[in-house]
Amino acid sequence: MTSVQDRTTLPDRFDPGATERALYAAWESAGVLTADPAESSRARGTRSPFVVVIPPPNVTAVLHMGHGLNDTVQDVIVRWRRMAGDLTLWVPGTDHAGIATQNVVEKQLAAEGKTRFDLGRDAFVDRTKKFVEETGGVILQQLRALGCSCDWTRTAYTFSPELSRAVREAFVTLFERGLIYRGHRVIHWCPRCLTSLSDEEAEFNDENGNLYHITYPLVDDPSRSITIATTRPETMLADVAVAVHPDDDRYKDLVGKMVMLPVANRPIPIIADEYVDREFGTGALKITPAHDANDFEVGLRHKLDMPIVIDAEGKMISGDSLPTTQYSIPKTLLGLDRFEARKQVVIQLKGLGRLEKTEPRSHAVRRCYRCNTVVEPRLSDQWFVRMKPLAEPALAAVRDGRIRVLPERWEAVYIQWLEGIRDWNISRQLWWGHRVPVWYDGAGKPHAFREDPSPETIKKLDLKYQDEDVFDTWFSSWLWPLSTLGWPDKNAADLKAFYPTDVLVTAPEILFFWVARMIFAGYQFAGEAPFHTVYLHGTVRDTQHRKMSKSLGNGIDPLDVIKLYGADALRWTVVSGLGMGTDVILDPQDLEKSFAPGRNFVTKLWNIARFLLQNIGDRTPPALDTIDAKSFASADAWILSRLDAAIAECDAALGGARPPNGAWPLDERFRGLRLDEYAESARRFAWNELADWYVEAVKPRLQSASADGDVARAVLLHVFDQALRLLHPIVPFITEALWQRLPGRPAGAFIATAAWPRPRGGSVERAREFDRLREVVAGIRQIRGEYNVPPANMLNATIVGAPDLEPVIARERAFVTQLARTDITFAAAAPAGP
RNA sequence: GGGCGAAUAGCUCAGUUGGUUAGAGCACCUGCCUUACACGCAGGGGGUCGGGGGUUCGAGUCCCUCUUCGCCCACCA
Repeated sequence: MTSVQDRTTLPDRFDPGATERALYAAWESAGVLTADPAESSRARGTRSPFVVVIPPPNVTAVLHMGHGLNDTVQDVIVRWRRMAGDLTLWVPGTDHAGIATQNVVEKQLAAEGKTRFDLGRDAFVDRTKKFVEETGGVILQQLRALGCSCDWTRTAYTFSPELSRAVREAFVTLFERGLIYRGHRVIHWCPRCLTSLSDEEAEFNDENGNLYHITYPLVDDPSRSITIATTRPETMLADVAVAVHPDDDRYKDLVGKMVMLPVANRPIPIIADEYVDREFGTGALKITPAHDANDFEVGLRHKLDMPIVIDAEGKMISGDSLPTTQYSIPKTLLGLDRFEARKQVVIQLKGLGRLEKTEPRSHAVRRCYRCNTVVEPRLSDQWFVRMKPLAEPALAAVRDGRIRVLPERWEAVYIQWLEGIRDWNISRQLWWGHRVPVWYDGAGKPHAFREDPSPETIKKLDLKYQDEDVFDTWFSSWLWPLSTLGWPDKNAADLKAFYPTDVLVTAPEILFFWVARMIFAGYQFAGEAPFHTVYLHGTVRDTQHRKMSKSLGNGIDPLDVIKLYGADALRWTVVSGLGMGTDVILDPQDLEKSFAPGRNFVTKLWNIARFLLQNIGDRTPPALDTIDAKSFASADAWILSRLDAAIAECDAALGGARPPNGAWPLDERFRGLRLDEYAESARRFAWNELADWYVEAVKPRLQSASADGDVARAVLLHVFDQALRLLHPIVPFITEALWQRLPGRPAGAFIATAAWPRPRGGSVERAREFDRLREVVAGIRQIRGEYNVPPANMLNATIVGAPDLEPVIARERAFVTQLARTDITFAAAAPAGP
């Protein structure tokens, strides 16, 4: 009787659920996933470091297919480099995700009928911290199920004491360098999150609205009026002027005159400003400095009042914080939501006969990227980073190839954005996040501190209070490659050994949010780019090409897939379908369709191994290198040459791991990391060449205990071992499970750290011979297929006119018989026949 | 409004610098439970390479134009 443990037998099927977890634990406990900084060639060691930092998922996130894609890609690259001999490190971690996490906790509070203000700042932060400690980081556990070979000893968190120190250091350094300033201006404000947002966080959407044409009568002569056009009539209550273009002949005589603002009933001047577009609407523009970023600029130029009529929650207000009481708004509008106020203002304008026309119009509306609320332009004081000086080296680095962005077209997008970059609003009116380390003195002057000021300092500088705001989440994640490696401690072992990192893998959506800013930070704080390659992959979509999302209910849970098909199947599907920059299309309604190919391939590998173990079992054949090439059969030479070709193809598809001499030469710049091509080359070798031809061809020889049988066993073992290695980065579990059962493996060895295959060279002549045999076999099979000739070994095929094949087939008749399922004889060649 | 990209087999995509009968996976059709594998094996059908025009001995590949999608950016209210 045989048991499962028997070396010569395997169960019928690979059971991922029963093996994946144990394999992962074995890697982890054997230290396969960790990297010792002392071994780095940048420290005392000799090994080239290869480092990837994970795009930190939100600490409250659970794994979705987007992560499945992103992290599989990283793991493939990391495992490839680990096998290639690099000192490989993949740093995992999570992001405290200020606004997103705060929203989650606020929702919980809302369910209890409370707001964060009921708790107060400290209690709210405590509660959030507790929530994160209790439920956060689930995703890190899930990444293990995916097979991600992260170094968990280095798990980082953007809100940890260490990383918080980095955030503070970065802010104070920029403050000292004059790259940070406090600005009073109109910013994007989310009335639901009650915080400001950066330009990137306020996303554009084209939406249908109305363009209202409103007539403002002249104070001098109410029979005359000027017509303005606006999509937001409710803001007219804060109008302080009407602007026309200085060269607009239609309005030249009106400049300087006063018009009476309807509804509000107060006079405002007509001014001239170059900003106005004569072609748009009526060529006359209402100016509302506190509620429109452009009007704010006009207001500054003309020294206009900047009354506010919409409060933080988007409700109409009056009086307070306004320069004079003249800006009070009608009682009927007080306290109304801005959209309701719009309706009411329109009704009132109609009643006054001041609404000339309403024109349906699609226009860009900005919405909060976290809660989708329409963003309100709001006049306020915020902290800004001057971006132009930071962007310059980042722009140069991409232009001269020190950093490449894949796929190529994103490089142009990157350059375009950097060329027109605007200052970054980094302060948020939230509670969950790094508090701005600024204290204001009695004169209102800000002082920035690396450490909280001592009582003596407070006294000396007459500090009154700390800034209430926290930083934009991205103000901590932009430091990620630095902070996770120990910066600002310039002597940190990891920083010396592993910075700069190598490849950054992420989605194009956060190219500006995160990737570009990390490059800024790299140059600003370390004088060096944080990585040399940015790999931007596509998006996971359903069959209708819609993004997978919770709200659409078209998502696929990666854990379901892992349970049903195994992690390898998931990884295979994702990688093999991943053209450079193309989206991955999956069918949430039909997991079988999407993931069966991966599972089937895994099963194929399993079955090759079953065959191999049955035929080799415990008898370890001689090492391939000890075999004289002369004793190879043509099939041996052929599969060895195909292996060399497959290795070369995989290497070519993967490309160079790092830029030679610090910058990517043009001919290499956009090559490499073609993971789908790599996957296909490795698959073709294992399945279409090794399994379909070699395994079949070698069957008769394995029956014998002769020397030739040993040659066959040695070659079979070698090429399967190499195939497993080529495939390991993509399907780590099955390859590790099988590789460990191969005869002759030393105890404690892992394919995860086994050497990446290299071409060995060999006789091409003998390989060609086998190609001739394959042609013959293919010919016979074709005829059999077309004429439906039943399979039978007694069938006799006669080959005419190929005398050069005769000796080959005579020698390797067993192959041909096996492969073609027929016997072969030769007829005399017809003389000079076509 | 500015910039970029894509349209190739029913579906998802490859097709490097223009060069012999345009490829892969899935799907489909026909045989086959051949002692590793039916999650498999063998064979097969299927494309006017979005439309039109041009350059060339030769174009899926270069140029122009039209159509349709997609992406990024943007202060026309």
